[in-house]
Amino acid sequence: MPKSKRLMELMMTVNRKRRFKVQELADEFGVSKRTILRDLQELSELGVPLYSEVGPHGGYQVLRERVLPPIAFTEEEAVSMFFAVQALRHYSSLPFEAESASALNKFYLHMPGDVRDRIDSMKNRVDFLTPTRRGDAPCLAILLDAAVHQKVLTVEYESKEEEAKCRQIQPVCIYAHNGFWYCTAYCFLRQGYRVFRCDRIREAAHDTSGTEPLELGDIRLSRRDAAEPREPIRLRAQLSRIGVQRCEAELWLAPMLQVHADGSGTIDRDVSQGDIPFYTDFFIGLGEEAVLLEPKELREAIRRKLGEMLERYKGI
Amino acid sequence: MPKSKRLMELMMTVNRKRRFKVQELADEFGVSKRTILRDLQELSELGVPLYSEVGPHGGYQVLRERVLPPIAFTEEEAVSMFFAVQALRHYSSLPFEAESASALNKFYLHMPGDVRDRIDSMKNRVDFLTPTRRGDAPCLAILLDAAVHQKVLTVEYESKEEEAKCRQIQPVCIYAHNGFWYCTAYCFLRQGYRVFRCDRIREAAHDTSGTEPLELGDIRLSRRDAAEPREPIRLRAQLSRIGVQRCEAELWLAPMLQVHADGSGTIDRDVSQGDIPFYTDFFIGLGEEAVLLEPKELREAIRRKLGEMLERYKGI
DNA sequence: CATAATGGTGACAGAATCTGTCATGGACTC
DNA sequence: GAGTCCATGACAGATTCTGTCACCATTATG
Repeated sequence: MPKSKRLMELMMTVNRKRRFKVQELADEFGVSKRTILRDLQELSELGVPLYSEVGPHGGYQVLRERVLPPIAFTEEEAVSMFFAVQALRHYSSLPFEAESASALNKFYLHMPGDVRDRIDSMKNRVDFLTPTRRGDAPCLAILLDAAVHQKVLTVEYESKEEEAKCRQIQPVCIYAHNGFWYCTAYCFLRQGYRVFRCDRIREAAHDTSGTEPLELGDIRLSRRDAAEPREPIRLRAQLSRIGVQRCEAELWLAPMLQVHADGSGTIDRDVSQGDIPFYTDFFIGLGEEAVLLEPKELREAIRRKLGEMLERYKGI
Repeated sequence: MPKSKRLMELMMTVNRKRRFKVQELADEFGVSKRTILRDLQELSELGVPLYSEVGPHGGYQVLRERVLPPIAFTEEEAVSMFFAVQALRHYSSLPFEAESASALNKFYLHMPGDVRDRIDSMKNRVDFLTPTRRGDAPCLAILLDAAVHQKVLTVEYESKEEEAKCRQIQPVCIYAHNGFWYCTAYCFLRQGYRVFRCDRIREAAHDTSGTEPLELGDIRLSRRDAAEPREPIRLRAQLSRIGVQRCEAELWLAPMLQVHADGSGTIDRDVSQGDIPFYTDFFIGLGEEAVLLEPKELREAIRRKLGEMLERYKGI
């Protein structure tokens, strides 16, 4: 086997079995130990982070950052990666920020000048707008890690109403919406699923109290949808065409929305009694684009609030 | 020079000068023509799309898709690329969609199984929500290309009011906002900058009428900010803490918002008379979180609308 | 402390690969 | 037809790679 091929395969092998002995590889590749040693040194020079310990139970290890075998990308593929990362520039405190920067840097370094120019000018020509918020969410990375590996975290959460409070949570998924990051998680304190706003999580650390993670297998991205309304109450409303368009922008609403052929629509769904204040504001915001049919409690609340507002706009 | 190094450098050289002769390279690298020929064949086997023509004025060429020299990425870098592309999955008809898919595929193929699992599970755990809209924008790619290279396009645009109409435009920048794609461009028909919604552009093609592109050098991402209000009228309002938070979500509002130390805020800005209907809805939506002080026309409009709504919620 | 396991280095001859040269040929332009 | 340019094969000589061996250093284990 020509040396170059062997080096490639070696890199793959080495990355797969992260601990190994020289003799092992020598047998596997049918070459001498000396050759493997020389090869490993070359890999090392090529950037594979190898570490070795001598003595019994010693051997080689690949340190964290495992390296993929070199891949040849086309120019367009590289540009598309720039495009994707560029799209995220308005998100602050993203996980993988450093990594994607260093990946892009590798691409950039290997590009001929004309493509660099193209990238640079693209940066000024394309943008993805997202409302930028104050709150940083420093613990996104740890939340994401916990969600992926289903670990329990101890977090200090400052909810709207209360002071900061410690709780154990097991994150299920993380999502960005309208400029904020949210984390759906099982809350061991409340014994149920809750949505946390990530910028309100002051601290997050792996749980040390030994709480066992639950088996949440198939919940995944299903968010608050899973939560069954408590004290359910039927909500029915008709929407004009414009009303439908506005509701489609609200993700939480989309699933309960039925759109008719002419573009108008209907909402018909059980909701929690406790959410009435929320729906009050929402339907007032929709103005004449929505007609609320049920429940009468909500109609009553809307009427009362409209009255109050009208009162405040009385004087010219 | 060891062969492996030479191959790398050859790949770079070959990508830089896209046309070349064997003799040329032989001189440059100080090896014989025969060797270069052998090397070129190897490059070819490695995926570089080389094409040669014999005879005078013949020579080698690198075809379309130029390839970058193989780059070794760390696992984390690869994962970060998946993360970035993942973030865009709710955008339909993106430019570079095919390219980023094929790039991710290359990463995926070279990954050890455990990282694949990690990626797969991340896909279910993280998301970027964006309102998804009906309209596709099939011509994003050509618009982007025109913006980057400052070319003139002939487009068929169906504006809100009118039927589809052909015009020549010179795109300046493309941006996504709230689920829609927009394109700021110089419009030769209207002789000024206009913002087009990309899903309303039915057709786009390179202009053939020979319209010369303008020198728009430094305009770039500046968008509608430039538009001075016509018939300006002063708008003043006070916002509660919650009102401020809600306003910050609105991108167009952020620049006219002043936030006080206690979290409350003020809006004070000249706006167009014609926008009153828009502000009416907006301030009604803010409910008791905003107190509008001026102008009285707007207060009047709000009062009228509140009255109408109240009327509709009269019956229990 | 002796022993065995394991990595690390240098030297050198023989094996394998790579390279230059030469020869030949084909295709194309002028 | 002369000149340019790529394509391929053969082969000897140059270069690089590999295996072997000798020896060292470190460290766990009995």
